[in-house]
Amino acid sequence: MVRIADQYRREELLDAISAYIAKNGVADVSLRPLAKAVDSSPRVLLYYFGSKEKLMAKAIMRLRERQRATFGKMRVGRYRQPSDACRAIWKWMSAPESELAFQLSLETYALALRHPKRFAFFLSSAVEDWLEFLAEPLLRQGYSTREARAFATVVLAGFRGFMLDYCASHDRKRVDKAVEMWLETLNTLHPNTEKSHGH
Amino acid sequence: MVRIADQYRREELLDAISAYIAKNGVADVSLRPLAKAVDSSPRVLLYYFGSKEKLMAKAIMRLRERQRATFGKMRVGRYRQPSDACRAIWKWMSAPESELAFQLSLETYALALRHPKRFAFFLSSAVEDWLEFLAEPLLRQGYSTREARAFATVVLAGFRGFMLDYCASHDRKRVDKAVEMWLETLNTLHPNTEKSHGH
DNA sequence: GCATAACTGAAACAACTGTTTCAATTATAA
DNA sequence: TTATAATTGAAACAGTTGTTTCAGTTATGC
Repeated sequence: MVRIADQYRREELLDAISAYIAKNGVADVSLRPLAKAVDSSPRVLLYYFGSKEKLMAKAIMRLRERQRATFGKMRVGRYRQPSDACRAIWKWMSAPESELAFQLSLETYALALRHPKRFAFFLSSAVEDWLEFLAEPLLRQGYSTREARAFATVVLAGFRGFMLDYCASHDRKRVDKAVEMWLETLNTLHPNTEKSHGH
Repeated sequence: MVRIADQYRREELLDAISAYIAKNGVADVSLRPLAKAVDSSPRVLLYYFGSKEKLMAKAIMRLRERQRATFGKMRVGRYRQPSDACRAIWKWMSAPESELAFQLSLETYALALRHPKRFAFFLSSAVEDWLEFLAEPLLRQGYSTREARAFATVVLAGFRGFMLDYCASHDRKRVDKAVEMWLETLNTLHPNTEKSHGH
């Protein structure tokens, strides 16, 4: 027997917990302050989620889904040039509202690398989700899976690297200029016509 | 009055602490296990370093210096093409021995972004150190500071992004292929001849 | 209405946190 | 050697941690 209203409560709690984590980070979460913030009690949180570890996993997964849904709406396929799509993505990524989200994913990333077993669910999708998203328009254009994924890898690495720089330095001018330089090179990058496999 | 032998001990401790942190990360360090690992006591650590926070700051700085000394030896200026220098750096960065160092810097990076005040000393050098290192050979070749730094920004972002990918996925084939594609574009990137500042 | 199961508040648990107190030990300068 | 200051061990302090126990409340199926 499971009370219907209580299942709602569980989802409600998960949302509140995710919001709390998005604001406060994943590293220093402890049950009592968290419970107070989401208007509950440690006892109830453990009742619903079993343990703090499971609770964190669920909250992180929810945040990941949210973020995926957000950037899934971008429809990058409509751009002519790869660089135009990437420029749009970069504009969205580097907006002030997104900075906290990147911080959070970075924190989770670091945590996951340190505890690969516990965060296997995160690590596996940390790259793959974005790769699929970025490679999909290329696949439509007829690129092979291998080539599209390699291209997407370059793009993803660039985004993340530039975000690391920008979040630490907040040097808009330098980073934006660098991104612009980088975007131009993306157009010269034609995965399907590349002939190098040596050096 | 300061005992001479004890100052040696302090440096010795700092080395041992740094090694411990390099192995165990910065997030979950606590005094008692740390003290035991470095063959000391919480009392002595606090006596020498004042507080745990100051101790961590000192240890992180020491690790940063070590890493800087390591990659300072690379002499990237000797390569003809930027891509050749970057290929050498990538080979060194992505070696198994370096993976833990990257993990550590990522963890510190995340921590520093969450506590910018406390880790200001880290954030300021997190980008700048690498930028100087990467831009220096370009400055020798006559590039302007602005252009050299923008170019170095692109390169640094790439390295870090690819490392993020590789550490999570361990997909050597895909990442190495992507790096190779990316390296080729670097040669087409001539900061001093670029004419784009519009579209 | 009643039995039964789902839920929850208060308190306790044992372990751990950074830091301090205080007394003892050690090395140095005289 | 002795006075003085630097260093250290043991224990306590006050706080936090995740989790459990137990009793009490609440809603549900009959």
